[in-house]
Amino acid sequence: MRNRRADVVERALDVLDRYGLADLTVRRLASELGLQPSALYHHFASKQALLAAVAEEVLTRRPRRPRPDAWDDRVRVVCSELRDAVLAYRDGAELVATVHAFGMGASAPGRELVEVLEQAGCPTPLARTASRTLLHFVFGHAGDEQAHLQAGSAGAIPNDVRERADLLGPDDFASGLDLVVAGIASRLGAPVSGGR
Amino acid sequence: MRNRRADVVERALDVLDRYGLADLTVRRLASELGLQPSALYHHFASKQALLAAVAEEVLTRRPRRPRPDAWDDRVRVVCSELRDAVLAYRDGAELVATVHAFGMGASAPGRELVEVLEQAGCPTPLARTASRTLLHFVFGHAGDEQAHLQAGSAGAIPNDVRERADLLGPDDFASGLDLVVAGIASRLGAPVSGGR
DNA sequence: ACCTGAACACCGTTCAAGT
DNA sequence: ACCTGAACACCGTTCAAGT
Repeated sequence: MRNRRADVVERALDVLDRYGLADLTVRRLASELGLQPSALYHHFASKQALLAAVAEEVLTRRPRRPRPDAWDDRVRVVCSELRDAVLAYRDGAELVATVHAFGMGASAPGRELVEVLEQAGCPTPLARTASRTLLHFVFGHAGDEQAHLQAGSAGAIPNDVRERADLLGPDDFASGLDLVVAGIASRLGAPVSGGR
Repeated sequence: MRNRRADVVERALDVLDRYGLADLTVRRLASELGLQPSALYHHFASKQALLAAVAEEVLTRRPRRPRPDAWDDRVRVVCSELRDAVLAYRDGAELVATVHAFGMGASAPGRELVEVLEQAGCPTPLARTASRTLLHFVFGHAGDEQAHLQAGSAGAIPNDVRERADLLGPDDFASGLDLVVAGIASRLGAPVSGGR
């Protein structure tokens, strides 16, 4: 059976969603494709490169929403889209965060945030700092949500994970996001238009 | 050679700092201790449990600084201590963040932050949301710093990692932290005393 | 209490060779 | 261009047995 790069990435997304990042293995992916493990090295230089391509695909598939006029609402939409994108696949947050942290891709949302913030009047250094702070929040929050899901599906749930269960979710995400947005606004001397 | 639990954790910290989290392996740690891999399962139920103990030790060893009076300065001190703690060992941020996300420990800083924020007048749900947002920032920022260090010591540095090099470090940390603290303050209707 | 020895079911990666 | 087959140097974990 002959595969193209895109076919491999497609299958990798399937394996990711069904078995999780820890079990998205070169050997497992190969066997799902009916291939020898070594065959994957025709398409990707390394497992890291494979994961970078998968992370990029996770972001590419996110449904895009219209961009509001107010800078703070734009920030909220970009961050919510990113959250939706990484939550759409099991362990998506950890995958995308790792690829991003190692500078191997997944940089589109960060670039859009910097753009939005500069148009809002942020000097470039502040725009970059604020953009990264927003990304840390989105990846961290989505990662917590997915870690909790995983702990739930595997039997034993540690105490403080269960305690946090009701805190996670879209409302808490919006609430935390508002915190960071309000901080940017205060630094900017600009008013916050939307909120929730 | 006979070892106690604490000896194993001590050695694990040494291996972590010298080889990184990916190479902190049950087999490698055992061989550094002059043991068979299976011997470690006398001290720890699993590698996860070992890592949880190591993460806890990283936090325990952090030098404590005096707590200022103003709530926002207290938040800044707690977060800076946490940053110092995880930066003190190679891949410390990733290790502690992972253990924390899976609810296996490393929860002391989060608990202190909730306490500080409640004393500042935050209702409990806001205190929890703000605390987790602060932790996401600290872990994310410190993780970026260490990822960059690692990329630097390994040969090739991708473009956007190098671009971010000058942005990371204590000043950028303080700047991002101020963003989140200002956001909490605005939500709280409270004034920000310190800043940097 | 602490450890050995052996086994089990896995990893990522390389490389010559095939079609 | 895409893949096989075989090898290399590894993983975490279990378990009976030793001291």
